[in-house]
Amino acid sequence: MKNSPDSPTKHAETPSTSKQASRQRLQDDPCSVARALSDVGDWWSLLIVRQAMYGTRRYVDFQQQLGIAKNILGDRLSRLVENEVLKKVDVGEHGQRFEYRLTPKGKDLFTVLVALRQWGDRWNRRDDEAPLRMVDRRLGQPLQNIQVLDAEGQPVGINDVLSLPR
Amino acid sequence: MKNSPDSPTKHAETPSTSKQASRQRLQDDPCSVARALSDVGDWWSLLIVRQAMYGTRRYVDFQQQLGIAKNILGDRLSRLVENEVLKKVDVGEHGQRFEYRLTPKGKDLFTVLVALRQWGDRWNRRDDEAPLRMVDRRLGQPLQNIQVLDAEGQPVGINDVLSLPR
DNA sequence: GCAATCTGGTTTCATTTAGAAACCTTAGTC
DNA sequence: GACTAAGGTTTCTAAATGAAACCAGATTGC
Repeated sequence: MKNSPDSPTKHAETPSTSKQASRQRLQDDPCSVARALSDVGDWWSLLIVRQAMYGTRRYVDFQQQLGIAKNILGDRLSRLVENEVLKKVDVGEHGQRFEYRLTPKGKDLFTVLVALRQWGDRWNRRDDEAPLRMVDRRLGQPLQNIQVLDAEGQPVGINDVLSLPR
Repeated sequence: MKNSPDSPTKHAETPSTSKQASRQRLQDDPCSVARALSDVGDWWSLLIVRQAMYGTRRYVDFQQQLGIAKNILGDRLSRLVENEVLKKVDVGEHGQRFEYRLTPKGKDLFTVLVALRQWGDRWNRRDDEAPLRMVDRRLGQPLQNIQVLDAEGQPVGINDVLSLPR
């Protein structure tokens, strides 16, 4: 309850300079992890990409399958298009029809999503759920666990790497 | 679920039932990707984990290195502890000293972070930046690109897998 | 012994964002 | 020409974020 005797001003002398959101600040971060997160680092974006990988392409389908508010979905889709993770394709024949399809950049998130899924399966498994559901088309068998490998193909963990400071 | 077309009230007859945030709803999602995101799916959590992998352990260091507001940092750290990604260790000898260290679950996010970093390096590269900085300790050479492999070790892409619906 | 300092927070308040529902627009369909 | 569907935008409220102020326990400095 002590009020310091000097500063009478409440706070915030410079309310500007904050640009916009974390996204903006991450966008120019020197670390590529931060920049990756500025593309897909919020609650919904990766879920939209996951859904796209399952084959979802249309606005209404994303909306219903994810249970996301329409305005937020619109915002996320346009940001993903802007960041070239999705592309918006006009397939209008009868009625207004657009499809949001994964770009190569978006498809390349496959690795990230599989890594995240496997991590979730390892550590947040739920007993009422089968642990794996993704199988490859050729063999019909579960995928291998994703690993980080060194130049010779040996698996490495967090303690085996040096992050050379720039 | 659907509101019958008569109700003339503006909106929100039941302002409750929304629990809290997306986190809460994702927590019980049947998809492990969603549950993984409920642990580390916001703007800051993965950056905190990344920083922890670089060796950061103390509150003030996280705060300064990430430029995160202290209240947000406190919230994220306690949530990460709650989700068993970090553990809070009292190392108090002189003064108040705590360390936030990665748990095995947290260390296992290494794969996800490397996947994300490599994706960022591939698609959001900045010209003023060396493309890779992580080398393994044993060979001193860059790591391999992370791949998704089938049971026989062949790389598979998004179009080569079937996601068996549960 | 007492003020200054360091660490690790919590509180307060203004700004942003998310979310729900209503509304709008274009284009078929009946 | 009314109705429906897709694909949004607008409006409004609730919640999260962020900056700075404040606080408390222990330690050093004197």
